[in-house]
Amino acid sequence: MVSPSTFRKKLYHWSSLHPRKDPWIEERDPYRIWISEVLLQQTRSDQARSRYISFLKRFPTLNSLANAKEEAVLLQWQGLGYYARAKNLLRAARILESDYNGIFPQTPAALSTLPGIGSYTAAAIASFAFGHPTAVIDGNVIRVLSRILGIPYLPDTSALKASWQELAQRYLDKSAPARYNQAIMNFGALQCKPAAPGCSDCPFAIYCEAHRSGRIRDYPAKKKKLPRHERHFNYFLMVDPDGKCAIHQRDHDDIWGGLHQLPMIETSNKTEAADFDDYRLKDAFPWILHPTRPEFLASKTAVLSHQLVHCIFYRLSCHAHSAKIKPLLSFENTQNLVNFAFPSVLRRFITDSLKKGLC
DNA sequence: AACGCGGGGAT
DNA sequence: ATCCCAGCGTT
Repeated sequence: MVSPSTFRKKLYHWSSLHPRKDPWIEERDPYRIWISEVLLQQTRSDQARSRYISFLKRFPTLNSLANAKEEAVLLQWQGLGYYARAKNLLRAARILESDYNGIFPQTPAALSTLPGIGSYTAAAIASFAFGHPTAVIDGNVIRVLSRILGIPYLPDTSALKASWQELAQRYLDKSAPARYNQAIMNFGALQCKPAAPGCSDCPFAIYCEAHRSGRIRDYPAKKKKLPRHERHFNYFLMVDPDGKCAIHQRDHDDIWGGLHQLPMIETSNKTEAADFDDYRLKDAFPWILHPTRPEFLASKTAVLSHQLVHCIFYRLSCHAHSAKIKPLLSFENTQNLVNFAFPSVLRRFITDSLKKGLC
């Protein structure tokens, strides 16, 4: 078993040979670190990198974020997924302004009271910004320590979370928490990768229990597979005589909460254009007047972690009974659609439709 | 303790 | 096809 001091020494040596060039590297400002860490929650650095730059350009300071509208933050987050992250960023920014005088608290315990900041993000901000001696535990840290020490268990109960924290804490370099946390995560991401890890030139191969036993695949244990719920979303590209297009904001208690979409009818099965007669359209959309027969345009499946959302897109022309339009629905000029946040499957469809002149 | 929440890249 | 990503909040 590798001792903490040997582990750190070899980790730092590996680290010096594998410099990383992410824009948040060496960052000390808690606001910027916070943004990067939330972006990186369940998101690869390749995907987060450009978003980090653009988010900070749009919201350069805590104050600018706290004063933003949710719609603006969601627009910035468009296409990234897990949109609760964006909504929690805004909530936390407002709490930091109102309750903390715009100053970040410096301990993991205080940080983790903020919405969207859990144990990982709290440890990351505290160690990177303030040098707090707390070990981060993310997917990388778990994989590295799990393999080297031969511990298969994921921290998926409160007891296992506690023992993992205790273990990670023993290996942490308490004199340089930021450097250590950064290094072990980089090592996990670049060397001790989930699939095809670089064991042949790994500095820990001689200590590694997973490598010794030839059971690398068993460390750490796999999360149990989740069945995917299938859904059918029937979207209607509705164009009024002015060329405006109907959009509506989704409820917050379902996927893509708070984002926009086209008027939609969810069905339990696949549909075709003939399934939607005037009666059915008026039942679903009480404000609709003189709809033309829906025309099939496209179908596309959105693959989510827990759901398979089959989207079918139809087009129709109509008028709108303005008095019956609900608050969350509106007709927008098509050139204005770039100012609303859509889930990726809809953003792609809308972009294509504009290109083809369908709206 | 278990589940819901996106989207994408690597294998 | 499958895995899983610098996780978190709700139930």
